[in-house]
Amino acid sequence: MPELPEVQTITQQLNSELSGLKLLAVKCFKPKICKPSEVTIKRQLEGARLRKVGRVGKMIVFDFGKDVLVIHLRLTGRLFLLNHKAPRTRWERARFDFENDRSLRFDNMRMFGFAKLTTPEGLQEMKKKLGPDALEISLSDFSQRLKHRRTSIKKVLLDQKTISGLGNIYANEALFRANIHPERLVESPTAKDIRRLFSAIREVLKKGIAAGGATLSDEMYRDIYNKRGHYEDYVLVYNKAGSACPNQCGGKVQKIQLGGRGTYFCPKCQR
DNA sequence: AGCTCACCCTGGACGC
DNA sequence: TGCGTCCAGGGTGAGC
Repeated sequence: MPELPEVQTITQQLNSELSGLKLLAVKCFKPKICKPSEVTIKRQLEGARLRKVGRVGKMIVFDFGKDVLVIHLRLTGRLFLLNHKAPRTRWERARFDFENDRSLRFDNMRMFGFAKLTTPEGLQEMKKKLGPDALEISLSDFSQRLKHRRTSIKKVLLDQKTISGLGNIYANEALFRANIHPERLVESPTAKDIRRLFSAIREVLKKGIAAGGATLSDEMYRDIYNKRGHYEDYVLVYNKAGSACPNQCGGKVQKIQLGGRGTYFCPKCQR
């Protein structure tokens, strides 16, 4: 599932391939995922020039000046850069044809993701609902935001209103590296724990970006050139229930459900 | 404030 | 081979 590093990778690629180009045609095959509607998106964006592509949390933001297109990939969304004549991708739900024979395809198997037309003001409203970016937040702001919460540390990390960009894989990995049990209440970690967690989050996200994201199965994340990421080679606990703890403590990676999310940790190392 | 649950949706895995 | 059931999960919203 695309999280900050995957979205960051895609965003950079899109920006270098498409910024400055005119959007010629939009086609939406599944009305539901195009908001507010295909007609509105066509009316506003066809003929408009893309200024740049950026990232806000896990959202990809296409800046067209007075109009803004926001794409959220959610679980199974992918963006592929092809040419105009290329056939539809397996789960293609929408396409955006640009100048220079560039065709952006929105592939979205489970259709949780969406493409939403908004304005710069609308984007500001969406930003307000998100906490600071996980890579930009300062240590003091991070600890401050944990203080007044009264739930488990992992739920807080996944809550985009607290900090934005972290998803299930990187949250599990960061907690493991910081030796913090995912069910621990946020008020319990010491300042030292928080500092360790803060560093672990930065470490896994930066490593994730350097590795071009994580592709844990064939159907999952790809970049816009359909290339896999490599961060899965560095994953220590996510999706590894039953295997030996990578710290060689003698314990085994355990899986529990926390807030409906698969949660992986070593009960011996993480307290 | 925070918990649980249903919902959105599809396809892969598994049981019979 | 084929059908039914279960499961995965980011985010939102309802109800407690």
